Amino acid sequence: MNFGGVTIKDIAKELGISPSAVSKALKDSHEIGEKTKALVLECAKRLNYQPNINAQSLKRGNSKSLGIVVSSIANQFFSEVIDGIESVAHSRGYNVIITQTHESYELEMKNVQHLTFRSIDGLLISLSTETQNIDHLKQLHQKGLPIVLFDRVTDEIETHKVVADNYAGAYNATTHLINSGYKRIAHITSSVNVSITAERLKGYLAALEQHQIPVDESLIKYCPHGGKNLIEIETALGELLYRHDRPDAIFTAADRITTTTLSQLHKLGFKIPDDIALLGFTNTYLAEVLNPSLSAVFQPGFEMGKKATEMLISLIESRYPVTEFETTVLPTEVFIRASSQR
Amino acid sequence: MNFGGVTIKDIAKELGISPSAVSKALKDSHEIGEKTKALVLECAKRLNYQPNINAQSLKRGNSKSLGIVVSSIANQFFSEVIDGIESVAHSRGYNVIITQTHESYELEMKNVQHLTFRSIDGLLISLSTETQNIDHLKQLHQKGLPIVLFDRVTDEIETHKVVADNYAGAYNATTHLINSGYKRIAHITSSVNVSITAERLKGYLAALEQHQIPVDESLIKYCPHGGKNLIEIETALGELLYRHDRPDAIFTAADRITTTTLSQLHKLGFKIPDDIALLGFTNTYLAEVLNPSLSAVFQPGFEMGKKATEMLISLIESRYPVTEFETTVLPTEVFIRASSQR
DNA sequence: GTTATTATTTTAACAGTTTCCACAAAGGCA
DNA sequence: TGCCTTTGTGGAAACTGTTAAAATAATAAC
Repeated sequence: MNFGGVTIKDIAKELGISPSAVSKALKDSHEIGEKTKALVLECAKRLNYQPNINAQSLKRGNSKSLGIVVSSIANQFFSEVIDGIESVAHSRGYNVIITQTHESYELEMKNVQHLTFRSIDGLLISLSTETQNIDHLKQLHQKGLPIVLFDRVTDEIETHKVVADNYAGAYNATTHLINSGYKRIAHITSSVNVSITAERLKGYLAALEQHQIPVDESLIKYCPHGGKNLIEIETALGELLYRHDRPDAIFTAADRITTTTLSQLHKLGFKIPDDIALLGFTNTYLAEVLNPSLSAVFQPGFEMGKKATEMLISLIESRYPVTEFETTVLPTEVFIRASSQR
Repeated sequence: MNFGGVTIKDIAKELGISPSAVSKALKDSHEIGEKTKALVLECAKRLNYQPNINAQSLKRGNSKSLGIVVSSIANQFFSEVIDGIESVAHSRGYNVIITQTHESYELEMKNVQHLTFRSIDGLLISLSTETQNIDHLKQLHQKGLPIVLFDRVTDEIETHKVVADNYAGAYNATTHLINSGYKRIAHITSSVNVSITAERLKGYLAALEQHQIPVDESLIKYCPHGGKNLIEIETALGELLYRHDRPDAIFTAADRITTTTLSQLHKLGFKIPDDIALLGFTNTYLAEVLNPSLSAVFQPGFEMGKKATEMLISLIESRYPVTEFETTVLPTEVFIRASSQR
């Protein structure tokens, strides 16, 4: 715990003054004389005084920690987001408690409960693919817990949100495939529940429409668990690849789906991009050295984490109840590499 | 903070008993009758009582949180370790505060200070590549802070440690290269400061010696920042590749170095494994789909995190001062793929 | 000598835990 | 039967370290 264990009382005793005088001196209160302040500061440094955070939190009624819920930190995108979150949180004196849902609704609820049990000042959450009912969040939000949603958001909670421009990412990616001469473009995406699925689907459809390519519903495949289970992707690919009018390109809508599709295509012996092109959302820094180098839609994870945390802290520290909420949309970027060019 | 804000006093008032009776009932003390206990439990559930962690911690003198110091969570290996840490920590009622050094000694010290300021019950740390002086840890350790070292450890602190079998990993990897017919095997490794560098180097040298291959010191290159700076690797490769007796294989000793070497070889136009073979330490799950598929030494990150956390919690919760320390060595595994076979 | 002003102390509070004590019922013993 | 001890249950108060409000003391100004 607090090693050294020097308290405000020790300083008070040492200097022969009252503990509250020490407390006030340490926070540079105007009601303490300059010489006393100097004495206290010197003594605190000498004894290596460290304030007891728990006592402060108990007294102040806050905890200076933020809860985070993501699907998996081993996902490159989310680890970038967390990196961004921590960079802001630490500099503002907040701590961060990270939890993972592994795309499970049940775990999401458990994690949220764990976080409230540990008493957090605010919550940063990206919903799991399984989540359809968000009463667990609504309740907390109504009780006054500041929440910022990022990446996978919902309209049902009115608060600040940060998302990537999924529509533009998908639209640009699909347009690129069309311009590269691909005609039958399949789309493997995540669960229908999550916001990003709908947005990316919209971008995909808009690009097709713009180029007068008829939509073939059978080319759109959903993975209820965001590609977490291999079988989802195997099934989707099985249904796409072994038919007479096989698609000539695949646009994947999630990190895990993209990389798993790549490795499955390898395994099944399909040549990319000659047999079939591949372009997908992913943040892996290895895209350049994949086989073939992988065309990818990149999301600014670090910036998303930073922005979301700034918003959350502003909610927490606001003196007046906040009623105006904003949704920040960060740009996505499409990197064209070998996997999508014949 | 604690939303709902039901306290032990509210329950006491509701039932017309004393707060201390409620406290005792909630922790199933023998000095409270069964009917009273049942009433308290029912009432607590009904009012949705959540104990205030800060008050508990203040009284008990602990914080139920663990500090973690790693170089970067975006590194696949460390995110697996953290995954393992969290799985154990949460199930044992602990929280986790994650900090990153980005391989900087200064940041390592700052992080450790931040963690003690936030008052942690124990510390899990993998040293940064820059770190040579570990007085900041020694001091805390002497004051009684339980510490478990993992991955990059030091002999200067006597405590529990968890490492991968770096020697065997390097030995087996190098042996495989030799058996595949490679004669001039270069070694690009991390900073000389860190333990894993020495162990992996030893394994590499032992394999060479075993096969009567003379050691060429000029084929061993160090990256002081573990490959964090591109220039380090560019320099190393420049010195290795453009000479008349160019090596025919490279054994890389760190995740970042391995992947960056791969991408640099691409960029410079070297064919792998025909011009030069590559095999290295990395935990990326994309190894199979890299170009070429990458032979790799894998470390059990998740298990390392789990084991380290179990050790740390046992230190924290031990009633007697622990004097017998153990170092757990987890097996590494070499996966042979295309990049190391002609 | 009274009023301001400034400096410092006292007290209480945050929420929960723990030690010590009170009280009743029950049992043991002469 | 009366007295003492034990056992079971519960309460009062002190304590964790810090802080804010109220109270008081010291000093300065008029």
